[in-house]
Amino acid sequence: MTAPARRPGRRPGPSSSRDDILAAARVLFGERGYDKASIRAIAREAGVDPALVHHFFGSKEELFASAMEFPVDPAVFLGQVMAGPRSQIGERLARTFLRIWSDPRLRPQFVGIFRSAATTEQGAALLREFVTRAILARVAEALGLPPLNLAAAASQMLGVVMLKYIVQVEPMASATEDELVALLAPTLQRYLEG
Amino acid sequence: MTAPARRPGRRPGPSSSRDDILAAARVLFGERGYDKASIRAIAREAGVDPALVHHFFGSKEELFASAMEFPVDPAVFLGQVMAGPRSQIGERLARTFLRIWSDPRLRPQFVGIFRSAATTEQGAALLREFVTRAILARVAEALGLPPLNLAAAASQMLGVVMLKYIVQVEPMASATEDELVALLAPTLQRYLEG
DNA sequence: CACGGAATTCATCATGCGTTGAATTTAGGC
DNA sequence: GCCTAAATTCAACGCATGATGAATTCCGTG
Repeated sequence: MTAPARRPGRRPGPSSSRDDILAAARVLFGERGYDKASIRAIAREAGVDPALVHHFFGSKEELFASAMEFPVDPAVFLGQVMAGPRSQIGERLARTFLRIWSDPRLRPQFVGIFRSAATTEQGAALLREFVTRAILARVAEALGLPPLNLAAAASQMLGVVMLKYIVQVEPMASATEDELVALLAPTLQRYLEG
Repeated sequence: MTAPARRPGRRPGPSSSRDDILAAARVLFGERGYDKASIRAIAREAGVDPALVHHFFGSKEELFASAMEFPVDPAVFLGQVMAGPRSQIGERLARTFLRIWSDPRLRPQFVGIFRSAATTEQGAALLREFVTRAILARVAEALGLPPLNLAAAASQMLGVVMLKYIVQVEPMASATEDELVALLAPTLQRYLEG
């Protein structure tokens, strides 16, 4: 009972292989980062031949791009943060951001993006473009704030997830959402007031 | 005039190869991260045969450990932060931290530690141990603060260097030390007052 | 000046990687 | 029921990597 030893050729019934590969890629890119997550390992995790990955996605870079597409619509995110009194925007930002990261279905993808941003220039460019274009530009305009203040708010949130989910330093790693919101909201509020 | 084509055997005169290798390793680990910084590239940068790296350091992991030893004495760092009125500790923390990161001789090493912490579990463990043991424990005791507050302060600083030196998002990337201190000091001060 | 040890290079190994092209099997439209 | 297109596997290539062991040259001590 070792390997099922499948024969080549199309498998009967409807195929979920493409989605299986994407799911496996999200998990492994998140756990190991771009380089150490090999196509072979992703294929193994998805129960599939490595060549099938290339058949569907062409190259590892394209696989990464497909798997790591931002799992959250920035417009929705910003909508939730903006909806409410300006005097509590810090709290809403902290809560919305932390809640998204705590979703176990989304986290591997975020961790993957984070890791690759810290690792490869191409990953850094991905995050840079996103932060700059989808967040900083829009919000700075909407709130009429110096961009540096927004960057400071972004840095505070990035630092928290780094400590909590990547490096996993206690007591940050096991802090509850409410504890963190209480701590971070005033900081973010100050940055977002100018 | 392509390759000097050195013959094997010891080279005349005093040898700086060991230090050359360490310096090259710091630069390349910092620029490319642990995995993409190959021993061969490090050896090339140091003007040396790859086997010499193994001769001196045994394995890539040991090279990394030797090259990435914390370039700053935590006691000295903490001394500078603590020396002065408690009401300005946030400003001193921000300034000391940013100044260390801005030193071009130290930065590759810090970037390397940061990158590897985000990439490999072994790197994360390195940073986790350091942050926990050398910083959080001592300072929490000295200041009588909840550890979570210190972690929050650490997260703010980590986030700033991530945005400024790793992802390099504008306007954070080209912000001056003074601008950042003015922005961050009140945040840190609040975390460190309990 | 002889000799042991340190420094240095060379050639080589096994491994894992991304990728490619051909072969095989099924699904779906005519 | 064909026949094209899609799905799937197999086998292999070329490359880069970390590591090893032997060979060569120099330094320092006696």
